[in-house]
Amino acid sequence: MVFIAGPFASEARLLNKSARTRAKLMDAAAEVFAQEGFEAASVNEIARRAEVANGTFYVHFKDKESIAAEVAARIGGDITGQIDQAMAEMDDAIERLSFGTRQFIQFGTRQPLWGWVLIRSGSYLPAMRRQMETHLYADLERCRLQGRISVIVDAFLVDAIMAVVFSALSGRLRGDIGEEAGCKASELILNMLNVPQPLAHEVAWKDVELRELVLTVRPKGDRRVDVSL
Amino acid sequence: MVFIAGPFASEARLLNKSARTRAKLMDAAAEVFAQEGFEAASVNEIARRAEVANGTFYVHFKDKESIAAEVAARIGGDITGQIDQAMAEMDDAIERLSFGTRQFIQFGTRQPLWGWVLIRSGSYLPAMRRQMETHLYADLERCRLQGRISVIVDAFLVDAIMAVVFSALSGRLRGDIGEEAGCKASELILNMLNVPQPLAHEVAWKDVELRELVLTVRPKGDRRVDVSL
DNA sequence: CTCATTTTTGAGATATATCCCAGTTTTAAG
DNA sequence: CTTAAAACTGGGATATATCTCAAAAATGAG
Repeated sequence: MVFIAGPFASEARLLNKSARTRAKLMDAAAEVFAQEGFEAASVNEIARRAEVANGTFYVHFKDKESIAAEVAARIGGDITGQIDQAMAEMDDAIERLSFGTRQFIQFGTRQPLWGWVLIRSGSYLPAMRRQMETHLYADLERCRLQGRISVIVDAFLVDAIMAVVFSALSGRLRGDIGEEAGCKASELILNMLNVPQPLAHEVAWKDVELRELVLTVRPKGDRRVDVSL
Repeated sequence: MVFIAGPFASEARLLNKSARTRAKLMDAAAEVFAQEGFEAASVNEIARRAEVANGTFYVHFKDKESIAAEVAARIGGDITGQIDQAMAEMDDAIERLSFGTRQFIQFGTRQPLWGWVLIRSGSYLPAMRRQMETHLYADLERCRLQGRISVIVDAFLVDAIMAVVFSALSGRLRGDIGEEAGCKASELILNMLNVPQPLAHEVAWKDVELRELVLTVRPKGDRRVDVSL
């Protein structure tokens, strides 16, 4: 059986053994959470997939919650950070909103493992959600300051938008909808904000170049080990 | 400890013992699913709450899935049926949409037990979801036929609207938002459909009389027993 | 009241989970 | 190579779950 390294393990390839095992466990955990959901996942199963003994898990993590929190925090922070960076040059709030939505949905689609983690553990990992909400909130505020939208920006609106985004990603992952999911979701959201229809349509379907986001997570206390190849 | 009868048990009050026990189990199951989620719920816990022995559960249901499916089907069918009935006289598709949304959110709020069941088991009980989607789809089609909306009515749109409705109900149950949740959600949805803003606002916030929906579920093979009071 | 039928009971066989820890293996510094 | 520290192992104590079944209790027709 060939062991195909997941994102965390790939990242940790050159680190010391402890970090590599830790990373393998995090990959395995993400996989199990994605496939079986957070509640049904068991520490045993995570260890089995990581190909380490049962007890090894507890050397690295206190329990299921703690590994989940760590996986989630890394993913959430990394994605939103990267999307934010990809939009560094963008000033138009409406475009930012649309781009962020499409970029996020594309990420979850291209990396279905993470996509499922995002969806299936949404309610169990509030930390990750909050991270994304914060970024969304910032862009909505920007819209308001630029005088582009008239609706009230509050937690209710943020929740509703997130719900639409997740619903689109979910449909995409289930295969119910194709490439256009991002554009459609984006248009619905702009409509929701009362952006004039023609503009909403134009921005949502505009031909933008989405980046191929890659997780750049690194194990805690990243003391990289010297390696001469 | 006073045993407060849940919706199913109340309904089955006058039936034979078997039906009453069955109903108690269904109430308990709904409660546990609502509080702990479907996956974390255990048959033991359900039996404990129903105040019957562990083994009694298996006299009435094959397993957790089967009781869940039954609870879900009854609730879903009953609610959508009742909302549909409450709208029997309404012809305007936009108003139907708004009313249905508000009525649904109010139901889930007034009967938090069912509200949580609806939210927490959404992904595990596709039967219930499909029931609601069908009704929503019908009203959207009506909108289109009446020439009131221009957006494309497809599964994607239905999913997005459902997501907003659930997000609103969830916020309401968590206490993050008050009475206005229904109106706000309704307005956002009409915006999403590109209903002219003034109309969307007017319809969504219109002072309508929402019915106090009550579940009228009945145990299978409802052979009511004669009782002289 | 009697007694066959219906319904419930709860201990127990089996399975799987969590978490611990004494012992073994691996690592890498000297 | 040697050796102490670091990392890993896997069996086991404990807990809890599912589902079964022989026995007990409740029901209600005659």
